[in-house]
Amino acid sequence: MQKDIFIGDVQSGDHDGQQIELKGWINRTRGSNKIWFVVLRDSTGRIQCVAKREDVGDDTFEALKGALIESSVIITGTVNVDERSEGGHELVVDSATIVGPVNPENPFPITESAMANAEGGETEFLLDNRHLYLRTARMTQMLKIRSSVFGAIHGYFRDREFTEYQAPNFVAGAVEGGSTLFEVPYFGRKVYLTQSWQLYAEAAMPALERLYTVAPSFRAEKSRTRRHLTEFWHAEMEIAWAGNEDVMVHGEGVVRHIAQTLLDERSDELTELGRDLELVARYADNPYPRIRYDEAIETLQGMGVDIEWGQDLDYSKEKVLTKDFDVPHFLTHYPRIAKPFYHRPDPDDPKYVLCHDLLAPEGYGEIIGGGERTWSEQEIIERLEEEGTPREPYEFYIDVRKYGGVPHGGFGLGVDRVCSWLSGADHIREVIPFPRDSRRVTP
RNA sequence: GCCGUGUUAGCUUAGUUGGUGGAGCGGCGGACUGUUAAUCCGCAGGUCGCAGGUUCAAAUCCUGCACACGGCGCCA
Repeated sequence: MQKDIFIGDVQSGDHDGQQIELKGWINRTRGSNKIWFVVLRDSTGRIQCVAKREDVGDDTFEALKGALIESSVIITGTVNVDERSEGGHELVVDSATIVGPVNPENPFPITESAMANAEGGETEFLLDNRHLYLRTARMTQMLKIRSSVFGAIHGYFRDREFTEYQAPNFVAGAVEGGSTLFEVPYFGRKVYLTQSWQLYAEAAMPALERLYTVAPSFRAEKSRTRRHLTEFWHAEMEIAWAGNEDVMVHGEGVVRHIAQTLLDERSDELTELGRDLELVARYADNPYPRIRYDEAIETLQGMGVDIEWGQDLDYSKEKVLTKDFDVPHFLTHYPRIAKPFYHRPDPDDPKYVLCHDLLAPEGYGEIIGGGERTWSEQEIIERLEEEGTPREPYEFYIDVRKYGGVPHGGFGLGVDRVCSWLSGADHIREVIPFPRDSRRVTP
C-alpha cells in the first residue's frame, strides 16, 4: 500500500525507461478523443502522464478522461525522457485506477481564477477554503520552507547544548500587558492562554542553564496587519550567567543559521516563490549591527520624524528607521519606562534597560525581543510596584530569585515572522497552514 | 478602539446620464492523435450582501445594518 516512487525522483532521472507505479492527484488534464494528458502531482513535484486510447483501451481511457482535478489516482506506465514534457520526463500510461474520484457537482473550487489574485495577499475565498488551498504549489512550497525553519531552530540550539523545555499553556498571569490575554474558563475560575514561555523558563534556568523551546503563544490583540496572528509560533531561549550582549549573539546566530539552512534545503522553493536568493544569502553571511535606542531617536529626529525620548518605536517609525538597512539591526537600551518589569535596568544608567529588539529589513519589522532579566528579589519587587502590576500571579517568579539568583537573559523570536520575511511573503497568513487572527478561526 | 475600501454565477470580474445583467475560468455535451493555463462549437448556472426608501422604472441614487479586506495603535 505504501508508495515507493515519488515524482521528484522520476523527474531527477532515477527511473528512466523503467515500468513504474505512481500515486498522486490530478493537477491538470487536456487532450483529445484519442490521446489524453494528465498532469499528476504529489508532494515532490509534477509529471505529465500520456494515455493513448489505442494503447490503454477504452475503459482506462474513459476513466482518466472523466477524472476531475484533484482526483487521486494510481497510474502505471513507462518513464520516457521527453523534452516536450515539463521537467523533461513523462509517463507513458499502461493502466490507471481512480482511487478517490471527484464529483462533477462539486468540482475542486481552487481554480486558476481563484489563484490569480492570491499573490498580492490571499482572498477571503482562499482563506475560507484553506483546507483545500494547502495542496496548491504555492502553499506546499511555503510549508516546506516552514518545516526547514523549525528544523534549523532546533538544530541551532541542540548543537549548542541547549535543552528543550516545555512550559504550561494555561497560566494565571500575564507576561506582556494584561489587555492582550485570552481568558479561558477553567472549572469555575478564569485562567489565560500563555503569551510566552519565558517566566516558566526562568524557573528552570538554575536547573538547565541553557534552555529553549518552539511553541505557540497567544495574544488577544485586535491587530489587523501583515505581521500579526493571535496564535503564533514562538522560539524562545533562556541562558544563565549571560548578559544582554551574550543573548544577542545567539539571536543573531539562530537567525543567520535559519537563512543559511533555507539556502541549503529550500532554494528551489524560494526561487519558485519569487524570492531573490541573494537577499537571503546576505542575511546569512553578514553580521547584524547594534544601535542604541538613543542613537535611533537622534537619527529619526534628524530625518524630521516627530518623536520624543521615552516613546516606544511604533511600526511607522521602525519602517523609517529600517528603510536604509540591508541586514537586520539590533536596537538596544530602551528607556525603562517603555518596557515591562522583567527587563533589568542598566546598572550604568537606570533610565535604561538591558534589552534588544531585532528589526528585519524590507519593512518586515521586529522579529526578536529579548534582553537581560531582572534577577534579584529586591529589584523585581521594585519593578512590579513601579509598574502597578499585582504580585500574586508572580509569586513563583519572585520566589525563584530568593534562592541563588544569577544574571541571565533570553529572547523570543517570532517564527512565523521569520518565515514571512525570509520567503518574501506579503502577509504572515501565507506561511502558516491555518492562520488565526482577531476575526478568523475557521477552517 | 480608530481610519479607509469593498460585497454582481462555484471562482475572477464588466456593467455608461437609473430603462429586462455580459464575459473568462471551472462544470456538462460535442469535435480534435502531442497538448503545456491546449484549442474550437454548444448548454446549464444569478434573491446583483441584507432591510428599508426615492422613482413609472434601481446592480446603479439615498438611509441603516451585516460581513469582508487594507492600514494604524500594540507586539514576536
